[in-house]
Formats: sequence, structure tokens, C-alpha cells
Amino acid sequence: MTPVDTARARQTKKRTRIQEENEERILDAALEIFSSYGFRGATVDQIAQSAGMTKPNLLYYFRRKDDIYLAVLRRTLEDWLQPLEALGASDDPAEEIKAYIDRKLELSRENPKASRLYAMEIMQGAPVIGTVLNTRLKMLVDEKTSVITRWIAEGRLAPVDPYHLIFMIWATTQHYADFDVQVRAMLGDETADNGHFAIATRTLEDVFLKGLLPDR
Amino acid sequence: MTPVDTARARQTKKRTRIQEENEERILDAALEIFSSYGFRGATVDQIAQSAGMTKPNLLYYFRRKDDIYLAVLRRTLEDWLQPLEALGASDDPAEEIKAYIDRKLELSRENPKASRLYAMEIMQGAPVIGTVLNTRLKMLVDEKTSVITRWIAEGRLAPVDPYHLIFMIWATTQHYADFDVQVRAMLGDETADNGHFAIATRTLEDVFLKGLLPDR
DNA sequence: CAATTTCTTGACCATTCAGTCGACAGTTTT
DNA sequence: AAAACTGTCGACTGAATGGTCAAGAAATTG
Repeated sequence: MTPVDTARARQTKKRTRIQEENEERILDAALEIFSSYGFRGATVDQIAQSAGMTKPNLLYYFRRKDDIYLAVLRRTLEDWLQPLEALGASDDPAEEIKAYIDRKLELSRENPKASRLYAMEIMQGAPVIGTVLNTRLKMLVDEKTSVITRWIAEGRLAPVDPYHLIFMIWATTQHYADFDVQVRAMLGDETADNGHFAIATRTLEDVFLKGLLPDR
Repeated sequence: MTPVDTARARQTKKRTRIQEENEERILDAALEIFSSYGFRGATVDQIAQSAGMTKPNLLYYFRRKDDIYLAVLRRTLEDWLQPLEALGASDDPAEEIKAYIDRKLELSRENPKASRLYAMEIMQGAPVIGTVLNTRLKMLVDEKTSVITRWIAEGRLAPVDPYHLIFMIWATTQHYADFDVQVRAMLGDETADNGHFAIATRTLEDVFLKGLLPDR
């Protein structure tokens, strides 16, 4: 039996050591390739090479290109949703927003490829995760916006549209992953050690919380 | 002589009416296709079809796929740089930043494909316009950051890192083009008439200038 | 250690793709 | 309207790509 019937295999059959290892390596390689070429621009051969195996061998684990893409996208999506799920736990608006910015920036630094994969998928019209957007993500966002709305009603946050506020945080934090090349081009060699992330964190927190106008 | 030696043609020979029209249609089609599939994911056939002509005919105007990509990217880049060039004309920090946000958001609404094309190129490591980033864009940004730095020194703007401030504006405004699908999924049907852009404008201006903390 | 299962790969196939070519149609110039 | 140039396209080519298959190598199990 091939390991390809992953659904069944995961539930009923235990996966072998080699299987575990290779699927891991394939997904890492797939993230690398898909995140920089998009689905159609990536080739199975490239992914196989990057994973250090032959193409037929890769296709032994994932029968079709679509399967690889779906698997790596699913895995990425979880990482992506997690920080938002945590938003609002402490009920201190300023601290919560700072913490959310920190977490998202951290993710952009630690796993920029995942961010780019997600961005690619969305920019191509979200053909694969479109339904997730409209169901799970939308519900989650609706939940969080109502928390923000409450904070505003309580006078603990300036009256801004909560949806667009979330977009702003997404955009600014993911920018450091998605536009990494541009960021480094603008900042020069000082980005070699990723030290710019500390400055980014401080700048984002300052602007989001205090704005650009000088103290009144 | 074919119209393909565009460099020479543009300088020495006048371009025919048909040439003008067709190259225009091709570039529009190319923007459409490249912006949603990236360079490698797009096919010449797709572009030709979208331009309403056959592939050999398209290749009569642009000999190679690379040439089409380069041409449409060059054209896009100009649009992209223009708003930044205008930044700082009036020497009123708050007004200038508002105006920049407005202009960039306008661009995201009017020409989201151009924004996505640019984003794709950057996300793929800027293989084609990498040098432009490191020369022309960097010089322009350096120039604008020093204006911002002056504003800060004069106490007319809160002390934030000017580079990261520019990144923030880029990120938040382009988000509405690049992540259009996601934005619409979150906001629901109300986005059918693009009315959300007005709210986005107000939210961005408010957060950037005044921040999220309620009036102190 | 023999049988069974899992893993690996070279050779292969059908399709798609970028790009060419020659013949012909349309347009402009004289 | 003839000549010269410009534009269009069907048919093609070679290379790349997604995917298959059979046969053997490696690991696991009895």
C-alpha cells in the first residue's frame, strides 16, 4: 500500500519513520518553492530537488502537485490563524494590540516563506483556501472585531473601524516577510543580522498606539 | 522590419497606428495575467488570448516572454514611484502624510493589478527590477526619509523611524489591492461598490496621525 | 533469514509551453 | 493600382512538465 491515501493512513495505519521524515522534507521544500513561484510557477522537479529526492519518489508520497500544495498550505494556515485567535485574552487594549503586533512580526521574521505562500495564494484569488476565508477566518475576525468594538465603546480605544484596524496590523507586519527583499534594499547592510525587526517592532507599536502627531 | 527592435524603433522610426494599439492591448493583457500568476505561472498563450490575438501575432510585437514582462513592469513602476516623488511638497507633515495615504489608496483602488504585479515581482525576489530597487527607489526613499527626519527634528512629527514609517504606509495602502480577495471576504457584500475605500482612507489617516489610544 | 512490505528510481508518455517559419492578408506609399 | 511594407496566423519544433510504471533496493516483520 502506498502512503498516498493520507487521510486513511493517518487515521488507521501508523506512518513509518521514513514516511514521516520524507513528508516533512517534502513540505519544507514545497514551502520554499511554492512561496517564491506560486502554484503554477513551481515545478514538481524543483520541489523534489530541493527535498533531495527524485521526482517519482516525491510523487510516491504525494500523488499530484495539488496534493503537495494543499498540504503545505493547510499547515501554513494554522500558524497564520493562531496569533489572531489569541487576541483579546487579557482585556487590556493597548497591551493586546502590542502583543498581537509582536507575535505577527515574530512570525514574519521566523517564517517569512509561510507568509509569502499565504500572500501568493490570496493574490492569485485564493483558489484553494477561498472557502476557509469565507468561513473560519471570517468568523474569527468577526469575533475579534466585536471585542475591539467593545473596547471602543468603553472609551479605551479611539473610535476606528475594527476591520480596517485588523487589516492594518496584518499589512504592516506581513510586509516584513512578503516584501523582505525591498525592505533590505532600502535599509542596506544593517539588515544582515535582522536587527531591523527590533526597530520595526518599536515603530509599529508607537505609530499604532500614539500616532504620528507629536504629544499634544 | 519588424516592430520588435523596440529600442531602435522608438527612437528612429515612428510607430504605426496598429502597432500602438496592439502593444497597448498586449500590455493590458499582460498586466492581467502576470499579476495573477507571476512570471513563470503566466503563459504567452493566455496573454495572447486575453489580448484577443494569436500567440504568433503577439510574439511579432514582443519577441520573448521576458520582453513583455519587462515592458509591463517598467510601465507599472512609473505609476508606483510617482506618489512618493510628490511627498513633501507642501512642508506640512500631517497634510503630506494624509495626501500620500490618499494617493496610494487611490492607486490601489484604480489599478490593483499593477500593485499585485509589483508585489509578485518583489515576492519572487525582484529578479528583474532588483537593480531599480537598489538605485532609483533607494535614492528616492533616502531623500524622503531625510524630509521626515527634518520634520521630526522640528518637533512637528513624533519621533519614529522614517524608513519604517514609509513601509507602514506602503503596506497598509497596498494591502487593499494585493489582498483584495481577503478584504472583500472579511467585509462581505458591502464591498461591491468599493465603498470600503472611503472607510479605509479615514481609518488609515486616523490611526497614522492620532494613534489608537483615546484622547489624553 | 526468508517473506513481506515499503521505498527508490530510470525510462517512459502525453501534454503544454516558448518560440519559429513561411505563406498570405491588409495597409501604406509612390 | 503596383510596389513595398506591415500585420496575421496555421503548422510546426524542441524543451520542459506532470505524471506513470515496472523492476529492483532497502527496511520491516514473522
